[in-house]
Amino acid sequence: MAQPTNTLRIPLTRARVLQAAVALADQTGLDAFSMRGLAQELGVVPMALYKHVANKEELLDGMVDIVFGEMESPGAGEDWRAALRRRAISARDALKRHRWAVGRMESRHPGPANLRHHNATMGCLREAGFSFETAVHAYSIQDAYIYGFALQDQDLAFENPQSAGETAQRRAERLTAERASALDDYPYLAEIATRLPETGYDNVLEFAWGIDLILDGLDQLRRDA
Amino acid sequence: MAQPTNTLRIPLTRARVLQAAVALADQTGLDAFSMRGLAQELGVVPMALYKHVANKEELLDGMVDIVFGEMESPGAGEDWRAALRRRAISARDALKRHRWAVGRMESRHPGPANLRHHNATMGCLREAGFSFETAVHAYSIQDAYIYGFALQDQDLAFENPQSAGETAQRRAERLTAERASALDDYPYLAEIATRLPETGYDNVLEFAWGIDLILDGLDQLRRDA
DNA sequence: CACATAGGTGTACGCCGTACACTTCTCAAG
DNA sequence: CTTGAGAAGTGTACGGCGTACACCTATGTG
Repeated sequence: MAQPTNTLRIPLTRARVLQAAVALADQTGLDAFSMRGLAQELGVVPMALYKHVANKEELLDGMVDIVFGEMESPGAGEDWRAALRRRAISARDALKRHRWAVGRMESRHPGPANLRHHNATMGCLREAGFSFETAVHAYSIQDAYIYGFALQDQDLAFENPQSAGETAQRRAERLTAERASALDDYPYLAEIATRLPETGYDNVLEFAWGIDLILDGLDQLRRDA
Repeated sequence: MAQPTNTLRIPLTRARVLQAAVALADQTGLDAFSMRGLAQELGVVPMALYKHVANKEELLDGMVDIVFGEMESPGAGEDWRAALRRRAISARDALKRHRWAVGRMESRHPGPANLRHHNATMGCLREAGFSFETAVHAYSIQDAYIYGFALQDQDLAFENPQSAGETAQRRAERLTAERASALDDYPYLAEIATRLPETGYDNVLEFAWGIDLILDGLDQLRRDA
């Protein structure tokens, strides 16, 4: 009895736990993600996980570092602007895949991938000729934009053009339902509701537009110095 | 018995619940914030809250709208750039006061203050002469920056210059403790750890630097059009 | 073959959000 | 002043959560 001998039990590993945790959180979202659910997914009793991670917080730290690992870091000798652009876009892609990670990226306990990535990015800026102070500023603005953008499309989450307009319209409708003529009170929101579907909206292009504006600004600064 | 007659029981109100909730969340952070804790703070049994809010999610939506209410909206006729700058800075201030709100600002259920604020901001851009498409982009980049920045100083949270360096140094030390010579592997992080305390670091200036770069970029675009 | 140790288990505790049935308070109509 | 309906507040209970702690079991070394 006990074990059917042919079920070869792959032993749990910290790596295996982290991988499964990322996959599960991707599916269920962070709110529904629980230690118990993860244990079940791994065919194991909840407490078994604690032999491989200290607690849920530390587990999440490890998961976040996996996300950092999926981002492209700037390589040495590459054109700084192209490198930073690629980094930004791959960072957004990773955050899009792992929506739960946004908001935990700046945790108090950075993992190795995190440190590697930060070091490479800062290095790219410094070697491009930015002064230390400016490089810090440049880093700050880029990451703020990346994380903030990810925060935005996490909740809005219209991937295709028309759903953006639908969202705007649904909001307008709810509003109108609550008290009459509300739409007239917010003419510029009304404009968004009506025109956004027409013009089309693409989050990928939106993100690129923003990062390019920022990189333009940084380039200007670098040339002036 | 029962009630000491002189304790005049101010009846619960949705507004009072929301206010107390914001104050409590400010103190304890979002993780420790619970319906039960809030009820206790109000001297009431947990279930009493549900006569005034549908559930915790809806409560949080209401709290977020209070935060939106604390942000300055651009007024009509004001210089667009000054107006947007003031808005951005007051938005960051509000998010600094209410760190739990970051990450919920783009909720699916915007409240009245939210709508008013968005409408006014979009209006400011349109009246400044930005095309509809550009105004949408301009809005997106500003909010992404604001929210992303708030996300960053939420966790890092060094308010005074030297604590920034301390944080960097502590990280470096933990790293070195784990495996020898790790600091040498990350020279650019090492530079941050050593030079940031010297140069001084101020999150308020940092934020202003970024928003100004973005507004410069937008101004350029507007002039070209 | 013995046995230390790492990996997995079972039970239990104190939190959480909230459904549901109840009492109590308030105030307008008779 | 009485009454009775609706609103406000209460009490109990349930299922789920993270995880402490004591226990069992499989594994690889001497």
